[in-house]
Amino acid sequence: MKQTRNTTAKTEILDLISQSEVALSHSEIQSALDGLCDRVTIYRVLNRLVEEDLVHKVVNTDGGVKYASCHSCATTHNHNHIHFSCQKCKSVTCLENVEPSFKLPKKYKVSEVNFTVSGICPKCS
Amino acid sequence: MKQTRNTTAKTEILDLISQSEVALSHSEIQSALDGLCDRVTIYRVLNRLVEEDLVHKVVNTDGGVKYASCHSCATTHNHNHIHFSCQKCKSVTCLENVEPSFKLPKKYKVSEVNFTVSGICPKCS
DNA sequence: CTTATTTTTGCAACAATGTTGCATTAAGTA
DNA sequence: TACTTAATGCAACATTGTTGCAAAAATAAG
Repeated sequence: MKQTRNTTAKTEILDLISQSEVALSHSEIQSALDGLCDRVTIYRVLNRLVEEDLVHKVVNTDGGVKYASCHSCATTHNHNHIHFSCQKCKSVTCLENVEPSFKLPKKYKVSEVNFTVSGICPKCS
Repeated sequence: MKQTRNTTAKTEILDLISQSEVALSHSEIQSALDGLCDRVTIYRVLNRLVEEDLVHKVVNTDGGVKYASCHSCATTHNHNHIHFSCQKCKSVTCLENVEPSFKLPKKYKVSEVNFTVSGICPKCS
């Protein structure tokens, strides 16, 4: 099994995501890092962080991909909460306390879930 | 207000999507049309169809975008049902009868919803 | 501290997906 | 039939993500 190393890029990117209130996209991270590392490295670090369950990947209703770190990332690894995507300020937020409920026909085997709700967030309304 | 026209491309694309059991991606539609029209036209037609509420756009957990027409497209324009994305056969299906329930804090105004569940579909299990 | 090993990085190149401007074509209407 | 305007095709561009490979950096061992 491959082991992972703690590099500057990884630390910086994880810090950025952890300290952000909202989910961050690759390009947002890139401009925040301001040339610290290559574009490709950011992709690779993000993939590693997701694999190691340190952050989770959020796909919003537009198809845009963002990355977020939430409380459950540090504990239960349960990322099946709702994400809210604000149409005004474009922010994506984890609503950790909102657990959606649904019932699928028995024959479906669920392994992953992505629940995104779009609208206007409290700050913008 | 701009009005819309019924062109060959639009008719063909809508037919394709309507007659398909599963949601279709831009590239799937493109190869099905087999050169009937330009790549760009497909993008533009798909956007129009979504605006006119004739089909709906589904974003799966990978960030891939697909288009589907379901019963509710023809009636209530309620696209807030669950979509199931099979990790094996890569198909995306509307589960029209499954209505998820959730409660957001009052301050959030909801206008759109995208619920996608990944796993293994009945055919593949 | 130095060396050895293996992961990460940077760079370049590529692939997929989506957008825009503009001249031409075609749909709907009078 | 002719007119008006939406829709198309083409070319070019933008964004997002991936891959191969040599060079650099991080851990482990001596």
